[in-house]
Amino acid sequence: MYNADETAGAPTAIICEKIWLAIAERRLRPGTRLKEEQLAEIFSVSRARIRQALTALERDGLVTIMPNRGAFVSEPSVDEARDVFVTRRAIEQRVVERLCERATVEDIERMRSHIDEERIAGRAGDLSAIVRLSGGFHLLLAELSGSAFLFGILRDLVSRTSLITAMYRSNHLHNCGPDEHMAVVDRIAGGGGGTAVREMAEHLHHVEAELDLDEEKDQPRDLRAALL
Amino acid sequence: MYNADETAGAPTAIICEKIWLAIAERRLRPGTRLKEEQLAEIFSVSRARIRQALTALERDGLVTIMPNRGAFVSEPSVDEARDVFVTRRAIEQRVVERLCERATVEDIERMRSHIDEERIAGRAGDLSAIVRLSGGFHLLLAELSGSAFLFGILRDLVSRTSLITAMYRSNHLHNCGPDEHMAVVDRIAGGGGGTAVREMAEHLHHVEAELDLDEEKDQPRDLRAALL
DNA sequence: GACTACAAAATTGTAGACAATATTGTGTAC
DNA sequence: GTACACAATATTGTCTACAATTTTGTAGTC
Repeated sequence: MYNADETAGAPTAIICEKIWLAIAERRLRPGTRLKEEQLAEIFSVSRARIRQALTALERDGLVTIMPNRGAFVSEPSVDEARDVFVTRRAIEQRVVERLCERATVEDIERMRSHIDEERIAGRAGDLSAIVRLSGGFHLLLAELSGSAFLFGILRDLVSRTSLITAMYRSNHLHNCGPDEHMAVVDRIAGGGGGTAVREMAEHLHHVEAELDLDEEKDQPRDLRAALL
Repeated sequence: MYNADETAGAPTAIICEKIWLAIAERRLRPGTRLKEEQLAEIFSVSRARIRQALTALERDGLVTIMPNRGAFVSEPSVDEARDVFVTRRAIEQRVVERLCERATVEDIERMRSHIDEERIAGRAGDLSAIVRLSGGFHLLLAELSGSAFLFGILRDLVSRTSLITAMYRSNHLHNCGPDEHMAVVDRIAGGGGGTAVREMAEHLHHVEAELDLDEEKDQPRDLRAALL
């Protein structure tokens, strides 16, 4: 509903979804080359459709297309990763502020039931669902905030976060735990605007802190900088 | 540099730019149908390239593509217009905050010289330049803020603002005046974080207030709602 | 023996042709 | 005279073939 294109029949969206999931689940590592013909054969579609999917993924920041060179799974730098979190904090602060003003009891109920799903997926060890739902929680909040643009922006940022998490995560894959989500919802339900905003900021800091962003893991894109 | 794709040779970006400018300058009114073959003939390019441009413009919110129906210049509703300003205030608040912390004297100088260009274009009555530069000021600030994502988001929002301004502006086309821009820059140069943020918020409120967003000008998309 | 220039292979970019779909106009039946 | 069904037209969506570009391998020369 809020993590994919609404038109389920759109074949290009399905391909994007599958590639996105493969990246988020680390089956497709950053830097992997994505040959068009190869993908066309895998998905049994024409190359033109693959091109559509790749350009869509490029605008989401998941793949990088170099003219006449081909498409690769993006390799966000440490700086870019931090930038994503900076921006997320700015956006989600406003989302939570708006939710504190306008969230109905039904909205709160939707948040809680979403977290229930997260817990179920977590217990079942369904990695695919965990990845989808943990990002989906933040998107649900944005959706309920009533601002289509905040939602759209966060959609982009969450996609990029999936890639960043896949690239820089340390050993524990404590993927955006349900407990902290529940804490945020409780504060929103309580109505205390300031505390809810702070809870969310803290949560995002935790997610960022769990990544290996401190180390100089930043792999240079061009060999020149790496070897000279 | 910051309002178009960096690759000047990219033909599809040029087409997007021209269509965008035509919309921002009101030569292309909201709701206008954009037939692919027609555009292909006008720009002397293949229809495939026009399709690329249209999909790019769709993701910028400037055109709306209805499946099997064609592309139209978007007609943002009053709600969507207000939403754009809500989001801009959120983004630009953070941009100004960051600028107050990190802006160098050279950055300030670039802002001031940009405003000079705005004034020159204003005196010359160069509508095309006025439109480009007034949005460009905000994008310059975002660029200097050092966050590529805040910049990218604002790029989208500024495009949409151009369309909204073209659609809902009242008589006076006081297009985001240079004087208010200079006031913001002065506050940033002064270092007072809070006042600069407030100045920018006020400026954006002024721009929004000059539009005819209060009236129920919201033209319904489907005839059913209009006639029943 | 190493470096440069050239050629071949592979891959992306582009364009044109064909198929599917929606809209509009026309005819016929009631 | 009106309403419904059908056909014609126009426009979008998709696929396949061709051209341009880059990369890699090879041969020739210093």
